[in-house]
Amino acid sequence: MKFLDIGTVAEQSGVPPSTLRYYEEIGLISSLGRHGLRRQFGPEVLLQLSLIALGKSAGFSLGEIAGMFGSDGAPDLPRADFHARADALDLQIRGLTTLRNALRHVADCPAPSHLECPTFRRLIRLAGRRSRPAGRSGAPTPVARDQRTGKQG
Amino acid sequence: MKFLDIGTVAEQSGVPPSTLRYYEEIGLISSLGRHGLRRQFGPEVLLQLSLIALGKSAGFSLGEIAGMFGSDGAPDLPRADFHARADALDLQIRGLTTLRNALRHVADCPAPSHLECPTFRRLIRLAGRRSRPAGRSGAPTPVARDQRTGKQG
DNA sequence: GCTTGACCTCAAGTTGACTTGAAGTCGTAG
DNA sequence: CTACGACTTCAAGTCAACTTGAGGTCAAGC
Repeated sequence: MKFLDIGTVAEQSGVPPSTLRYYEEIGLISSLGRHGLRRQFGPEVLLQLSLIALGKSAGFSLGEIAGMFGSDGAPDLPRADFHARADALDLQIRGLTTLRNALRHVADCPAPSHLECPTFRRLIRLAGRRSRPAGRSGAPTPVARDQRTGKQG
Repeated sequence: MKFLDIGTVAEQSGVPPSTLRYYEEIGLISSLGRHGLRRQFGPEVLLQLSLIALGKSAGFSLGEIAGMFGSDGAPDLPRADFHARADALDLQIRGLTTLRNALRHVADCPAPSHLECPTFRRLIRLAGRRSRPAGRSGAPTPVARDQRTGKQG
């Protein structure tokens, strides 16, 4: 029996069962059956969950992720869209790299306010040009919160 | 008069006035005075807004951004924290790079479902290991939505 | 000097992504 | 064969980050 119980999936992926149910509800993943009441998933779900985590950290909404990597694994989108998203991602990566550099800079720079530091200003100003990927609502990487704090009703 | 009217800031930054008011309310930026009723901002606010956009695209919450680059520009955090965040950002950047590669791959790969493609699987599997930076609730980069769609009540 | 447009305040509404709670159902250990 | 724990459903709640709406104010243009 190569099916994974929802509890197993939760444990192995770090994604709580409530979230797995929610993902199934919105069509992001799908279960293959039940054992009693319990959902059983195929092993590929773990890969999908990695993908979802990655997509979320890139700022994609669950809807966008579903469009790109629907529960059946077949893309809904024209190929050109993938290239466009990859390009957007490239910009975002550049922005994050700048931010990382800026962060390292402020960690070491003695200026009292980094807004006054010319080096810092230059860093940010250069990055200002275009870097919004996609997505909507809250904080980008909601992921880790209870995953690691063990909170899970 | 080198002060910028809220409307000017909105126009130059792409951030709607309602959002600017909100940011001021939560202490992320601050206005220097009023002209009549209208908030006037110093020119540095544009830099701060770039920084905020960058931080959001990295998945930081507004609260975290405020902690790192408070409205006065002076950091609340110990320097070590900045290094830690920079390190987390490095991981996130690696994840996004993987995702970008995966996206480019699926754009060109003939396999009907990318979950079946060994190249794709390898890409994602390698990335699965650790890449959650910080933050909490919703979607990672809520940024771009109305910024560019011109929706602004 | 009145109109107008863009701002103002404040409260309430929205959206996405989940979580929580109540009440119920199974499969397994004892 | 009864308990128990981990799941089940469904509705409602939460949280961040904004947006919207109602009702008001001001400075500039005609």
